[in-house]
Amino acid sequence: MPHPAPAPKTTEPPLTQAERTARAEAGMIEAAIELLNTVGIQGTTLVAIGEKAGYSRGLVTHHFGSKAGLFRAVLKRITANWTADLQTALGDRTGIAAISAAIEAHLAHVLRHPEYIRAQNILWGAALDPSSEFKPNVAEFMRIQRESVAAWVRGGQKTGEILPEINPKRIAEQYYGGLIGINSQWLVSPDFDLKSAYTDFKHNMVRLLSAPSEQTP
Amino acid sequence: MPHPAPAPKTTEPPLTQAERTARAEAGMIEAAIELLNTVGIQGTTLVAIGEKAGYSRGLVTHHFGSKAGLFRAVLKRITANWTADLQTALGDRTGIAAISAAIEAHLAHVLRHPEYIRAQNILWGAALDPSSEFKPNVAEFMRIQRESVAAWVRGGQKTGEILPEINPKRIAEQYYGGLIGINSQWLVSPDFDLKSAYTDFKHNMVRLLSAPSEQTP
DNA sequence: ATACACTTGCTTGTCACCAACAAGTTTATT
DNA sequence: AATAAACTTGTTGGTGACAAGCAAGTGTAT
Repeated sequence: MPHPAPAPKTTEPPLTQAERTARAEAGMIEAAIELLNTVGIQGTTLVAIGEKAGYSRGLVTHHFGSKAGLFRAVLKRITANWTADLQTALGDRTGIAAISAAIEAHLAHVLRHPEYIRAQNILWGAALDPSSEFKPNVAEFMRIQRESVAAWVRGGQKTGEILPEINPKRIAEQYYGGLIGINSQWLVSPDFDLKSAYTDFKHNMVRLLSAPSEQTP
Repeated sequence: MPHPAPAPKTTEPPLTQAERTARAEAGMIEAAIELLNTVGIQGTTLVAIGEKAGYSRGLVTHHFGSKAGLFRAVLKRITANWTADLQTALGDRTGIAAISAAIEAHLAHVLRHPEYIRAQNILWGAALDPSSEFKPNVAEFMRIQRESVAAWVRGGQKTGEILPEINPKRIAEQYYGGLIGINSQWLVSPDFDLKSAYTDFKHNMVRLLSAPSEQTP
């Protein structure tokens, strides 16, 4: 460059180190999610991430240690996003009302951020791999989600709307499994009727919790 | 070779071409399943498959066109195995009895061939990838499975044990999603109580189908 | 029956691409 | 100005796909 651009006034003041880091990491996470949705886990290369985020291919390794480290961060971000949405939708409800609201909120979340859900499931699929480096993160996330559901069930049992012989842990497994299964089917079959499946799931869940148990222990 | 081995009597007679092909393909599929369970999709390289099956690294491409082609064949084999098991367990049952028996059979199948289920789910996870070459196969497999379930429901409606206002297609989605979700949780959490989850799922499914619907259309 | 032509199974050489590491350059902080 | 941090670039070992070649099986005409 012959003559250095004379203090470009349109540009912002220099960023602090922390701001640079935050911006870079957020940019790379965003780029990774976009790439996972368009070219898949194979196409999500370090070069591609760097290009899309506006950096070099080496920055992912520098900030996240490895590609798996970046994916861990992606899952963390997606989880945080969903947790916030859920909290907003839930208020202080518990029992059947909480479960019902949570299912509705999840459908809304999926329709609002399908790219998040797709990325999340692609990474969950990769986590099944025996050599996966973030399987523990996925297991832990699921455990926490189930714990929330179990707490709602216990809340409903406290008020009496849910029978005491129902096992909260078991319900949580069925609840969470149902959501995973519905989304899995939707993700591979473009014509899957997601809304109907969610609605049905909600009705069934409510019925199982509110109808008298037929078990005779 | 100086003098050609004089009709080695201990060795089997020379294989026909078709036998060689069948043996090689079966060997590579078996090797792939084993590798998927031990070193994951990353570690399942063409070199590793060749070594474990007793061939060279080039044979996979020759027989299956690509690595994805081999994985397609793996899914096909796993599916055939499960279909046979299901048929045996099912007999000519239909309606609620069929669904109940199918869930039990699936649990037995999972416990009997966990390596098949793990491989299947690993590949399903990979199929979520937008660039996946066997996503259509997975979608088709799921569609067929759902169709079976829907047929059982219609069978139950014919005999009157299942109410006519129940939508067989919706039930099939819930049924199949439930199984997928339970297995997904089990695969990432070693301490997941698979048997209890299946038992609960079966009870819930039976209850949803046999209890009078509360919907007022 | 047997020798020759043909087909098919299988291996090895090669290439482009990728993740990880290390060393170097640029930008903020003190 | 000196140091530390963000960021880039060179390099290396490993991977999937393709192509060319070798070896084993199969068909047929005499």
